[in-house]
Amino acid sequence: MTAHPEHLPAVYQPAEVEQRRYEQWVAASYFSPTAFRPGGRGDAQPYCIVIPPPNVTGSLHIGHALDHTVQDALVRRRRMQGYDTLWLPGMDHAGIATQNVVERKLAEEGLSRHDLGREKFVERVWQWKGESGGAILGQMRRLGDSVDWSRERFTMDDGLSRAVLTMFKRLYDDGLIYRAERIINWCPRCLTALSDIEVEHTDDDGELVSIRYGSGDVSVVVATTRAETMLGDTAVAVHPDDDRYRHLIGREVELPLTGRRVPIVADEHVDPSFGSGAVKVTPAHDPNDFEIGQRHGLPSLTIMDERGVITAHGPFEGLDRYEARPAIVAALREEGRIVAEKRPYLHAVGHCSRCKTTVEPRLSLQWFVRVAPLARAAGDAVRDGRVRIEPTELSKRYFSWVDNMHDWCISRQLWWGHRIPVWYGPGGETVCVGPDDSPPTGQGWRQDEDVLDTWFSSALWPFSTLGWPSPTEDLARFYPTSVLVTGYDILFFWVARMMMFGLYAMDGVQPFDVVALHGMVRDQYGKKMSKSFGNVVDPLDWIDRFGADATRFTLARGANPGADVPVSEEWCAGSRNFCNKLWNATRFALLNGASMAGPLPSAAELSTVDRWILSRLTHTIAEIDEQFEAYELAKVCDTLYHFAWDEVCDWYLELVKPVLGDPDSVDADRTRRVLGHVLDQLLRLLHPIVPFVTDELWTALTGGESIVVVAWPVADESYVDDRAEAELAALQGVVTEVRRFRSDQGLKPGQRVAAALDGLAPAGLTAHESLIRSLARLDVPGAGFAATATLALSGGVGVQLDTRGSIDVAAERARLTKDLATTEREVAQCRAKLDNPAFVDKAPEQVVAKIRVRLVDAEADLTRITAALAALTT
RNA sequence: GGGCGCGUAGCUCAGCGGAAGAGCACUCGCCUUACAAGCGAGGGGUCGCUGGUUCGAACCCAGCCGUGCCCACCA
Repeated sequence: MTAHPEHLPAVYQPAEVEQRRYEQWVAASYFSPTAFRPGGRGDAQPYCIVIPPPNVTGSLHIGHALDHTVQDALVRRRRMQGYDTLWLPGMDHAGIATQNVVERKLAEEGLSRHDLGREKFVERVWQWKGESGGAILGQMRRLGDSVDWSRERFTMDDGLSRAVLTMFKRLYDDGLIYRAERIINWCPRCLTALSDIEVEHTDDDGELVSIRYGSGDVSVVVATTRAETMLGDTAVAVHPDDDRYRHLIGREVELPLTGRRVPIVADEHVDPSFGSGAVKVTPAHDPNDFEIGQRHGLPSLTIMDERGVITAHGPFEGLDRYEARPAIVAALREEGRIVAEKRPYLHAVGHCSRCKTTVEPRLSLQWFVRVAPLARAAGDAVRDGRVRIEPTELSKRYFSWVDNMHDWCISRQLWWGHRIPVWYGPGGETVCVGPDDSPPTGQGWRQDEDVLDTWFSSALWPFSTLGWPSPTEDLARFYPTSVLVTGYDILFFWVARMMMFGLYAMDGVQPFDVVALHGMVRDQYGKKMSKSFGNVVDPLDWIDRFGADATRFTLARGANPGADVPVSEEWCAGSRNFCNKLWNATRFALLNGASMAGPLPSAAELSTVDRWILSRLTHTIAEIDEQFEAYELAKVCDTLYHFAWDEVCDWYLELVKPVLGDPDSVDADRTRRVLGHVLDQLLRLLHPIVPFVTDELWTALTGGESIVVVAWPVADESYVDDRAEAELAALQGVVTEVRRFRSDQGLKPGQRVAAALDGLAPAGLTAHESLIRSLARLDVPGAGFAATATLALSGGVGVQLDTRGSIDVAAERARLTKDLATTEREVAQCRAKLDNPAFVDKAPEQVVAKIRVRLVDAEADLTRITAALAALTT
């Protein structure tokens, strides 16, 4: 009857298990599209998950580990349920991040991109991308991702380029892409335009200086935090209804330093209550001023180049913007123009999200996507329920963004990216080149120098990876994809854009049905992980020390929808301990002949203990399914943790020991079958979260090929057994009470104590006397039995113990006194409720009944404890 | 300046209208024949504050206080 314990070493070694399992999976072509796919495509339901591209740092970030843990868990479960599953993996970072990283590497060699030239630079990025990409994919595999890596692709391969060209052309032809001179966010360090969301605002210390413009009757005071821009002023604006300035509207005022005369205009935008009520207008360097300039036909004077160096004539030419500011303030002061200075002055300043350089609003010619119709569709898809955002609270954030979006600046002055497919002819012609067109040739034609924003191509992800624009089988089968799992931090960057482009390109069909958002990984104190704070976790380090399973369990255990995920090394060690517990439980089962042979006996044939655990298992399966469907990974982990540890290990295995150890037991074989079944099902339920160890244990237990391919457990209602659950609850109560007594009395756990039990029948425990004796280590009273202590337990069970000597009366009195206090409080609470006519009248019947029962029980306990205390003192 | 969220045991968090919970940490006792990466027992909380609704509030409402995040072109 002994199974095959040789398959399980005595000590759980995560690294060995994971290595062995991984090799097994690879050997079985686990990562190929068709491997382990049950059913085949014909009848299976498709399930497709979109996974975010990993970033380009070349190392596995803990955030990716979280993403992949959650995604992989969802896919593994679906696969076990018989779905035809597909991941959409890949790497798509054609943006500033990649360019920055490579530029930094070049700088280490003393080179700049300009030394290489565009062609060579792009080549260089490709080479580096291949290296870091390969590295990161290798690292991800260690997490046990069930990604179909055979479909690996990198950006800017032919397929994606084709998709980008197609999309651009379509939008262009629909009039949704246009080129215009606008104020955009400009990073003077990256030397490129940025979209609104690539700008981070922080409250920074600055200065607010008030400057007097003009003199005599035409004189106004304006305030500014960017004094240097006054060189580019082309007007002063006041509110049309402002009586202080009404007489000046239409007149001209002299600009200090330059001596230029600029008009005073009236504009509704000006807030008369702020400062002096007059505003300097610099159309080329401020978005508001640009608007005002448009409304009043003002010229735009650019006074700064792309690096933030002043280009205006005069003594300030060639100064950096930060040098120019104090220089200009000083010059104004000398002329007596400064009427007030406020320093420090806290105000919001925009920074480049990549390099933190202060962003400079800059007038320039850029490409834009007209987002209004796209954004409306993206909002409606969520509003009308076609796309569900989990958790729903986050959809408010989504709406507020999608409903108030500015046109999207998509051109970047970088070299790494998809180049804008527009050609300019010698006669001023503009041609947008589609994927099947050849670019115009001939003298004077040139392509636009700019490349597209990373998120332009990323927004195509859910369908470009399926082959779009070609009408592929994958596209037909897997679009719309089932779920997108990602952090809420890229709700705007990525999710909303996939929505806009997906709906547009796929004729109104949403890119995914569900967006499951999780939070950021935090440390154990809820702090953000940052390099400077030194609390960054390297997932590979945890994988080495605790195992990929433990790392995954730790991450999944914190993954509540939309909430941040705190992790710490201790918790990861705890997860490893949990895996170890599973290991040992399975070893126990194997050593005790747990069996998978034949059908599971029906409930009627089983002992109460077996029926109890099967009933608990059934409830657990149902609960887990519910939690998975709600993307509540943290609860899945919690439920399984407690079922496995508390119910299976701490109680079921202990309850089953006497049966399995008894050669005469009639139940033993059926129990072995149940034991095998419970572990089998438990391992299946855990497999999505901790794939390696469950596969190792499951194959050892069952001799099967791999747990990866077996069916997901289904709750069998016929095993629900309330009576067995009630009996076991009573049993647990008695055992725990006796243990408490023993502990309080200082009885060694190993010391067996003779005891007589009575009053078992009413609690339904008659049949379980031997189990109670076994768990509480109570011997059957023999000759010379003399009870030295009497325990009267709730439910009317009595235990007389022969402790072979006097008991510790003080300890016992303390214990009973405490119980008495608890019970008295209980009685008082119940009475108070029942004595309140309003409660009895208005509360639901069952609630009142419940309180009545509680009162009866509590009163019985009260009598019992009082008697015991009295007996103790005599 | 708007919007969202959170304040429950030392720490991180569940619970969201009918007896205050988990993990870790802590105390005590144990190498009890799967597991010391373990077993058994225990201590610890007027559920941020103040009012209100209700027979009943950690849970619903209002106002405060504290805290975090997102959005924002107030010079």
